[in-house]
Amino acid sequence: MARPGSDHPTKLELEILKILWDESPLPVRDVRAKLETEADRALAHSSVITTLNIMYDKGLLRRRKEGKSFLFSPKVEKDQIAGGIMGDLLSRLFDGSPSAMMLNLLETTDINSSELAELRKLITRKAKEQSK
Amino acid sequence: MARPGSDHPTKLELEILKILWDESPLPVRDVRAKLETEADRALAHSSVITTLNIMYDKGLLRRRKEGKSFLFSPKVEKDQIAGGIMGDLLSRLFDGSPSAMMLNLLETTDINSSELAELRKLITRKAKEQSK
DNA sequence: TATGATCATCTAATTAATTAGAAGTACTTT
DNA sequence: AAAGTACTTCTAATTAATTAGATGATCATA
Repeated sequence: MARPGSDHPTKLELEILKILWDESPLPVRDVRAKLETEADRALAHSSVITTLNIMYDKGLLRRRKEGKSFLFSPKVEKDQIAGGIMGDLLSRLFDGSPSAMMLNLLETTDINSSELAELRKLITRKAKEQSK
Repeated sequence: MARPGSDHPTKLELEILKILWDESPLPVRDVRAKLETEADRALAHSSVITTLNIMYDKGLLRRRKEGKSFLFSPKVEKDQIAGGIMGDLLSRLFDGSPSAMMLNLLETTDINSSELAELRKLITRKAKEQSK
């Protein structure tokens, strides 16, 4: 036996998803260009195609032929992917305790007072939703 | 070029770190046993040693010879590792916005009202610390 | 029509991560 | 002393992830 495939998008896949969540559909060359400018990752054209097709096979992307080239779009929602990764981390790193996770976030990152206020609002709203 | 090594502990490494954060130092056979019972991962003895030594080489673990066997302990703090992973995710997935991350956490996970109260307390405390 | 530009597919190389067998050393027990 | 036990180190195999070259098809244009 050896390593099992990841349940979640890999680093490069996530980079590509971010690009496509931001704007899609896009042809390969545009994905390639954005990988270079936005993710500082200069790949060969064929490398990008290969990865995009792997992602298509995995069901992460949608593909549509437009003229002679393909256009790619995400097939998965950002929130869904993020939730999956967060949930995984939550269980694997924080024993499933959201507040432990949150505490780590507060301790580790620089966070200004307006962000804090924002967070408090989120929690208040959530608490109200629950009490219904 | 090919894939660069991960900046963070890998899945198996994290599993092992969790075991050692919980109790250490431990000899290889105990780590092996706990991997099986706690992480549902039945590995050969030599596989565990190999991984432990790789982690030692990476500076993740401490090693001490006790009689004829090695005892392993974490060399890194859980909060530090968790923070690194969280920070990475924060930038790669939520554009560096803690509240976006938090929102996802709230939306995605089941979280009861006492956890919510806990969270609010954390934020209030943090806000106070900052205003100093 | 020949040339070049643009895409895709096929194939394969590299590295990290994971897994484990084989062999060697040392200590214990019969 | 022989055999077994408990370790380690060495070596290597497998798979996912990443990267890219070579080849071939298609279409526009000189």
